[in-house]
Amino acid sequence: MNSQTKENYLKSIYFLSKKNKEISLTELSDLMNVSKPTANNMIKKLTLIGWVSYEKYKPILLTDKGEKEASLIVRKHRLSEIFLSKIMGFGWEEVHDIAEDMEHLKSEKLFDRMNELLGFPKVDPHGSPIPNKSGEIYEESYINFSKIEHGNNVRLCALENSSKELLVYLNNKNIRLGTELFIKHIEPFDNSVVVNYDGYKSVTLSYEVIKNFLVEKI
Amino acid sequence: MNSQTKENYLKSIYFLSKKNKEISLTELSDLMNVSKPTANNMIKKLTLIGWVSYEKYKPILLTDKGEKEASLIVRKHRLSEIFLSKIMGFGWEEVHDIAEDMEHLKSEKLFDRMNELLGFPKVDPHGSPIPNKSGEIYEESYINFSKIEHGNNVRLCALENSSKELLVYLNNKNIRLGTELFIKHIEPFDNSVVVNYDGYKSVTLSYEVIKNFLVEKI
DNA sequence: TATATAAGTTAGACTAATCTAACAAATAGA
DNA sequence: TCTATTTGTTAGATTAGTCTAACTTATATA
Ligand SMILES: [Mn+2]
Ligand SMILES: [Mn+2]
Ligand SMILES: [Mn+2]
Ligand SMILES: [Mn+2]
Repeated sequence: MNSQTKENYLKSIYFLSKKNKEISLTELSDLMNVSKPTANNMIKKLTLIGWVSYEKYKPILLTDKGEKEASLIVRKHRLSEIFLSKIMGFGWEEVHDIAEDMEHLKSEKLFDRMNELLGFPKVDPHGSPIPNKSGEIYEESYINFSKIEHGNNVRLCALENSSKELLVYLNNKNIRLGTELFIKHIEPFDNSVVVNYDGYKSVTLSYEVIKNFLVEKI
Repeated sequence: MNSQTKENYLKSIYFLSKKNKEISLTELSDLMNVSKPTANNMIKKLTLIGWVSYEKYKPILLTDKGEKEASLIVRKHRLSEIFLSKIMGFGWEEVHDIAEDMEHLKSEKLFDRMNELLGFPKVDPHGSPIPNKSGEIYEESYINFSKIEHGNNVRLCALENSSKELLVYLNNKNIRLGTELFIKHIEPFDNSVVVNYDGYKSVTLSYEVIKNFLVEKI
């Protein structure tokens, strides 16, 4: 069996390679909070497993096998999150840390059962898609909120890079997935937006916040 | 943080010391399936943590601190089992292996939430008591079925040493916790018993089976 | 193009968890 | 009480995962 440590490296490589096919050792060591020799050493091991391909001084590449394996870990992570949220009543800001641990649980049946109990959910509590058992993932093509012009009505569907701080902020503002926002005004100076939603009128949201909103027009 | 490995040693020591205050290295290495030097080496580390006290060639003793820590792991194990059974629909024969993994999850909140959702259960799916958050455990004083005389009516309340094989056997016989058994006859030759229960008449159960039954008279 | 800086590698060390081989202490039984 | 057997210890090795220090290769820029 592969260790939690290796699974965590694989997941980091997976997310890095979503942004950029080619990954540097430095990026990896930074993300994993380890020294470069440690990352280097680990990459050699992951190459032996067949999860990445690597040659000295060249960039790290995730193999198909590695990608599939990583998706299955992400599947377990996101199923855990939605389970914690829907069945166990945790807030969307609480689930990530717990899921970080649960994703390494080795019982297939446990996650199948979660999936069933949840009615085969498509997304986690932050709107990210849950890969299927084959490791395939279907991304909805949402629009980044910062690309939308004023006068439009949109529905918040997902967040990218959903940090606990952002989630707590949104809780305080009573904004959640599904919330419909009307864009009254966009301030050109700092790209902040003024929106109406639910009972709230003329709420200002900074660019720092809304750049993380993935929405659909309604 | 203490590793899963150390937690598993601690749990083994805890169960061994339930039977016998003093534990030998050989017992421990046997139960853990490791060599004696490995167990010896680990015991030195657990002594440093303060979970056991040990002097060369003397028996291993669990400290109060070790006992408490162990109880809290058992608490997480048993809460997981009853959660898997009651909330997730797993059979009592399926839950142990999954819980063996879940007991090492580090989120306190997760287990508190399980506890709440389950309505503060007293026992796991095999009738074993769940220690409280302080590590205290209240054992019911059930009677071993083999001590009961014929002509009596009893209720199955718990199992000791509930192996998967036994649980599957009981599933096939439709015997579960709460099942009321009437003892028609005890065969002196092999200590097997003939019982009536639910729709079943004159079912023979071997001593191998019934020696694991903890019951109360009704 | 030369060289300063960034990126990556090697070497050597450490802790955790494990093993086998060899030895020592304790104990049981003759 | 003596000795054979069981129990426990030491020594030395291995693999996983990590580090720092020193070095090499690649790259960027003057
Ligand atoms: Mn997450
Ligand atoms: Mn993880
Ligand atoms: Mn169990
Ligand atoms: Mn365990």
